[in-house]
Amino acid sequence: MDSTVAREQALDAAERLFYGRGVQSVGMDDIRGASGVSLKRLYQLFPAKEQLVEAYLERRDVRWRQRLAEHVRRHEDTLERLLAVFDWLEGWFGEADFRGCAWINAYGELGATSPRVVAQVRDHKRAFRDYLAQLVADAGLDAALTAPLFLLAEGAMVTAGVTGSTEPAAEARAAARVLLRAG
Amino acid sequence: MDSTVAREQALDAAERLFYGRGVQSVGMDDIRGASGVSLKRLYQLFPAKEQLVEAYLERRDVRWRQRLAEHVRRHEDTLERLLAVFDWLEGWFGEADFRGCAWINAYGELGATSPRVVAQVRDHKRAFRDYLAQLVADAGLDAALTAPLFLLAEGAMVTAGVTGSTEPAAEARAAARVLLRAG
DNA sequence: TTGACGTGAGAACGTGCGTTCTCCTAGGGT
DNA sequence: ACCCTAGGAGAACGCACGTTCTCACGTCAA
Repeated sequence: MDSTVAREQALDAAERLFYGRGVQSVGMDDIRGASGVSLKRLYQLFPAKEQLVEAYLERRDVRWRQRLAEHVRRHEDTLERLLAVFDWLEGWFGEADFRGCAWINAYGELGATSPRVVAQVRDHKRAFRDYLAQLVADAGLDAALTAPLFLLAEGAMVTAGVTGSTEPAAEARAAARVLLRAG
Repeated sequence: MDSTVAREQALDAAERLFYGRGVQSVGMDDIRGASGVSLKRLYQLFPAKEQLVEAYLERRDVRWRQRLAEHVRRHEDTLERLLAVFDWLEGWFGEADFRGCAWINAYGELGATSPRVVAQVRDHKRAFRDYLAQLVADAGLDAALTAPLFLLAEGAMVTAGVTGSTEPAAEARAAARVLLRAG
């Protein structure tokens, strides 16, 4: 089996299991079973579990922001694009396997013990915030609007994760619209 | 040593360690060392670690909401009271040992494996939201304002935890003020 | 054909930790 | 003085899991 294929399969399994059941309750043996990649191979590709976790978060970060940006790009109007962020969140919250924000969860689980995970969470959140800032700038709006929009989105992710409802996305979107008009 | 005293000391140690280092990386032996309560006693008071975790979250929930309410009560004006919530958050974020919201962290760490913890997180968040709803009603405002205020507060907690900054509280407060005027 | 090498399956090893057990000491009632 | 009980210190047990090792097998070069 090709090395890059094995890597992708390992990461597929890692993402499914780590996101679904948490990092600590998933063993390397579970990854092996779910991916079909042998333990020996796994440890060649990722010398320790922590590096598999980092690779999982990194790949998910790229994909997550890509998916969001693709959805936003489908809208022409720059104001609509900002609101489209919350529409996309609603769709995400409604996915069958949705279990909250992977980075917030990782922070809760590993933040106290793994500085590298904390750095990855920070990077991801900063990238998301920068993306919102860009949308705000493109719409010709006051840059100060970025912060509240970001906080509404974060609050919606957390609340949707804990309650299992998609409602927070609509609530955040409604609040965002008020802020956009008032700003 | 009195049984109730031992219980309090155990919970003091549990809260300090669980909140500061996460639940899974703290062993019962660490609790014993930090509390001075012997293992035997610990297991008399809490038949399993999970029950100690539950007791920790429960006691913290009561105290957290008490501290918040006490701060809010110091304000007369009903509108000021709503904004005072965010002032209190800022003070909390600035505490030396602040490491994010204990319940959001617990959800990230144990949410996938412990339904009882999930229920406690939900209960805590619902209680906080209900409290905000009460403040909104007391101020004679539209009940629909509760949701965005709650989301802003949640977003601020998460962001302050991840970034280690108190800034999100001020940002959330500013956004709340805009919403209160616009609503 | 042979031998070096990579690989997979799974055993093995070491450690950490939740939980229980052993043993010993110290009171307190008779 | 003599038990009897509660409690503390810490060893012991069982298990889970990260990581490494063993061994057998297949593959390809010479």
